[in-house]
Amino acid sequence: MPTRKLEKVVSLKDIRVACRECSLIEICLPVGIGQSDLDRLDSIIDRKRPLPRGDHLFRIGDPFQCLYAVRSGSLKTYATSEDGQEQVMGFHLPGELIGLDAIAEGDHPLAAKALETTSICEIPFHDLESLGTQLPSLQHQLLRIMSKEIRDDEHNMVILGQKSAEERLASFLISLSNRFIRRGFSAHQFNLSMSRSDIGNYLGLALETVSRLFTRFQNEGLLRVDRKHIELIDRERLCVFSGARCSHGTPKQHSQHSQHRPSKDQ
Amino acid sequence: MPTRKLEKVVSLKDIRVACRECSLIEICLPVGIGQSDLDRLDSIIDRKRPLPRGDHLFRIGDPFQCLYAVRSGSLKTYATSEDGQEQVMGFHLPGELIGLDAIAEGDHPLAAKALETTSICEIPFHDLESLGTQLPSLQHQLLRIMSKEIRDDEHNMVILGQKSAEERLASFLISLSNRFIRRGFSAHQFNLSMSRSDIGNYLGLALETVSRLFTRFQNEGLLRVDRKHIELIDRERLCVFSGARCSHGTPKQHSQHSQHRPSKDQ
DNA sequence: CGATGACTTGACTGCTGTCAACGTGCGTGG
DNA sequence: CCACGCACGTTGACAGCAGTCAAGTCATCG
Repeated sequence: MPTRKLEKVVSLKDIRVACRECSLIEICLPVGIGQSDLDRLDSIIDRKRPLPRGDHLFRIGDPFQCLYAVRSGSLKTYATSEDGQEQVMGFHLPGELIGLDAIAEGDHPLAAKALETTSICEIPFHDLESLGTQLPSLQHQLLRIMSKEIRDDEHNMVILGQKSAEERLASFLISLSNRFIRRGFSAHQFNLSMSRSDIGNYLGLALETVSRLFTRFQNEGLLRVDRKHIELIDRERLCVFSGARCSHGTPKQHSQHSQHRPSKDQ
Repeated sequence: MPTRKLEKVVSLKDIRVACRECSLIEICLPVGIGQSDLDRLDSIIDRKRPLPRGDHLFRIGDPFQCLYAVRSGSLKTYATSEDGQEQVMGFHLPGELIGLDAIAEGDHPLAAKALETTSICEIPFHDLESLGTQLPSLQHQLLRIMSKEIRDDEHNMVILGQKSAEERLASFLISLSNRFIRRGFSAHQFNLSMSRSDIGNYLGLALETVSRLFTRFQNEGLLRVDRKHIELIDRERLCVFSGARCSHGTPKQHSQHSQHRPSKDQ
């Protein structure tokens, strides 16, 4: 995957940005690590040439060697069922770590594919773990990131298990918006790098439903859609529609849809 | 579940089983840890008196101090939405660790409630982390467990996002069965410690649907149900119905239901 | 033995999936 | 430059799975 077609003259030197200079330093691993320790972390990280759209970072069953941090661009991770059906498990933006689910068994349970031209930091896990034994704060940070991943997954379970199609898409858009905010992008305007089909698959909806909902949201003045470009016009109301946590993770609002709300007991 | 009505005179002394003597040692943290190291781990673990059914181990928002290992009995973890709606996130059997999702933020995002009389090992996280810096294999084991948790959550996302009601319940039963096997219990016969409502909530189904499916499965000769007692008669066929991974986590079988299978692309 | 809660069963409804046709944008090749 | 193909997206018609509502049964317990 790393090597594919050199394209242009992207000299490796240009890509070699140290952790300390990376704008994602607040999001990625290094939080709370001192300067000299940061350099040690930096030294084990490998930065490959950008991955063109559609290329795999790794495939299902690939042996686990590294964790990957997204530096720019985006990827989707997905599993495939026996019959070749694809199940999108997540979309990954700059600053996010991929491959945490592979530590346990030694191979990747999911595949990761670039949704656009994407550059990656490769972190050899063995080295990271060794370094972790020497740097408790790094170790702690790693545990925190994994814990956060678990928490996020739990949040996704709620969305998939209990929410209506409308709430799912609204939640998805708000969540994306929040993630963009964190990266210094506009909260109200962004481009989707994934297809309607990917979104639907991820949210457990048919792609037609996603398309219809985009149209409905637009008609209701919640947002404007033009192909991949999304403009959130009434973010507040979209939060209401999402029936849940709005800004960065605080709960909000209730919901009263008919279906998909089985719980009511105990 | 192993114990159903333990009650009697469970003196605290009886419960004080060292890690090394615990029958769950293969499942819980200590895998791959040497004898003397095991004693050190043992020394930081606190074993409380059993939790009666319905009691909380912790509640949402409780400050995070400890991880908890189930020693006997079972619990459910759940979140509550603003309007008091409960969302069951998981059921936890002996040997499983609870609270991993609390490391990141310092408080518990979920509540944990005993489904029956349940005993617990309390592991102060701070101590565990310190010990981890001294015992790389312990540290590694902790990472593996968290990674597995992430992997399991991903599996749940597939079930919730893509599967029909029938497949969900079948998956749930097979998964339970597998977990019982791992603990040395019968794969074909067990007692559910949770209510139909809990199951439905967990699977994103109405409790009526769960009830109907139990009936249908029974009519089709897949299993026998009597209140909480389940006997899997045709485990193989139930696997087929689950449309996925059957034994311990290996993929299997296909599915061809009509609804709930939006993905089909790319 | 009645109260309570858990579970079952039936009737009905509707959200959302499936199927299908049609637009739209983009790249390729003539 | 245009025709063409192709992938992606939109929209409509229809149907079915599973939710809601409601009534009834069963078990446990005081």
